[in-house]
Amino acid sequence: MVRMSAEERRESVIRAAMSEFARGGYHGTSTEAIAKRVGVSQPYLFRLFPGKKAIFLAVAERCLQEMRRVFEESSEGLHGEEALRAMAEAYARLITEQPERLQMQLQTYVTVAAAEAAGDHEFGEMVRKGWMELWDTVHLPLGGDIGETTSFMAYGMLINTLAGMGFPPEHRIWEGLYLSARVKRNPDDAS
Amino acid sequence: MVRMSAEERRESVIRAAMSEFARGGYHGTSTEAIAKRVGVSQPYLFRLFPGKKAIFLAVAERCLQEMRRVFEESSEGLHGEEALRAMAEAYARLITEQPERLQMQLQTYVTVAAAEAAGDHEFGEMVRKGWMELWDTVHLPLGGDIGETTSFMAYGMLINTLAGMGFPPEHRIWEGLYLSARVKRNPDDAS
DNA sequence: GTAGTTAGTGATTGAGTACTAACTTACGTC
DNA sequence: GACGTAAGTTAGTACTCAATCACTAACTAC
Repeated sequence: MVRMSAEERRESVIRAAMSEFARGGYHGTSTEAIAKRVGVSQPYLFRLFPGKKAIFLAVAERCLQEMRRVFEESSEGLHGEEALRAMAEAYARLITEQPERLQMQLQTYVTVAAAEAAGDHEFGEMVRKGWMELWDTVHLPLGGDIGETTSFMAYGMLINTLAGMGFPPEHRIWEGLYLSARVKRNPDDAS
Repeated sequence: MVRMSAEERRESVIRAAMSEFARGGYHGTSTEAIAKRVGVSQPYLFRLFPGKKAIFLAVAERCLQEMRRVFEESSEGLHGEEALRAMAEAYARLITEQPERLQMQLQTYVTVAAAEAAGDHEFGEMVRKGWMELWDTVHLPLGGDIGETTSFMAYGMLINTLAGMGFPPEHRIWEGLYLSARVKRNPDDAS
């Protein structure tokens, strides 16, 4: 048994919960599964967090923050075309290296609606705020071009979905995205 | 008590389950909730379907089929720019009129990954096949332009996500999409 | 009208789940 | 080295949920 400070434990709970929630979503993940992955007893989670919902919220928030940080760091000092390419590459790397982060993103979006319908707007506000920050983080290095930013986010969402559905990288469905990347890098190729 | 043929009942179960699964996802929806909405006893669902999973599968399949039909019918006889506009409008109408269909789509994508991870590839194959059909259905009237089709799907996914997160229609996040629609309709405006 | 079939229900079961309460073990500190 | 505190556990509760079983009510064909 390795003892940790409550803060450190909370941290590892968030990481473990991210993996679990990414796979099973909110309702498909038991607190026991999270506890097992952390290596701690299940009731102890309720000392670290007030409830299951709070864990999910913490994970969702963390996920958005880190996604933002990826875009921020990858585009640092770059502008326009170069920033776009750098962010796209960073995103692609993130997806291939940590696919669960991608799944967690989808889970977050899906869970928001249920929460809103159930009258819980706290979760929705947090996610929308996080998304706006993400949007602005991308918006700035792209020179404030709204169309470009929207398009970047749109392709990102398509990638999320296709990857989530389990299309293998060599599937023809990806062709249009590779194509668009090429076009983006060399606009003269566009017809 | 209104008696129906098993086939008719299955049909109303699918419709009811679509609403329920759209809100709660697979694990967040109880068979009792579905049965209540249908107006039938919970155990009877298991006469009509072999299990809960089968109901979800039927709903997901139906959802993809109907989405495909919307694109097919709206673009009938049209090509290129006109077809794109018609499909976009049909999609927008669908979303505002039946938001649950949109949510169900997201739920489907999210659930696939869990099924795949659990070793159940039947669901994944069905969804990927359905998506490919959807893709081809859009691809054809767009003149076989891969980039255009991919872009269309990407914006669709972004719309799904933003709507799912509960951004109100007047929120500035939508601006880029309205903009892109304008550009698409009148390419000369694009810089 | 009665025999066979199909639609549908009530009661139940067994597994799982979020969360609580009471207890125990390790750590720092004076 | 005792004492207070913070980390962590074991046992248990109240509840939900998918699925089964045995049964009843309605339609249909003869």
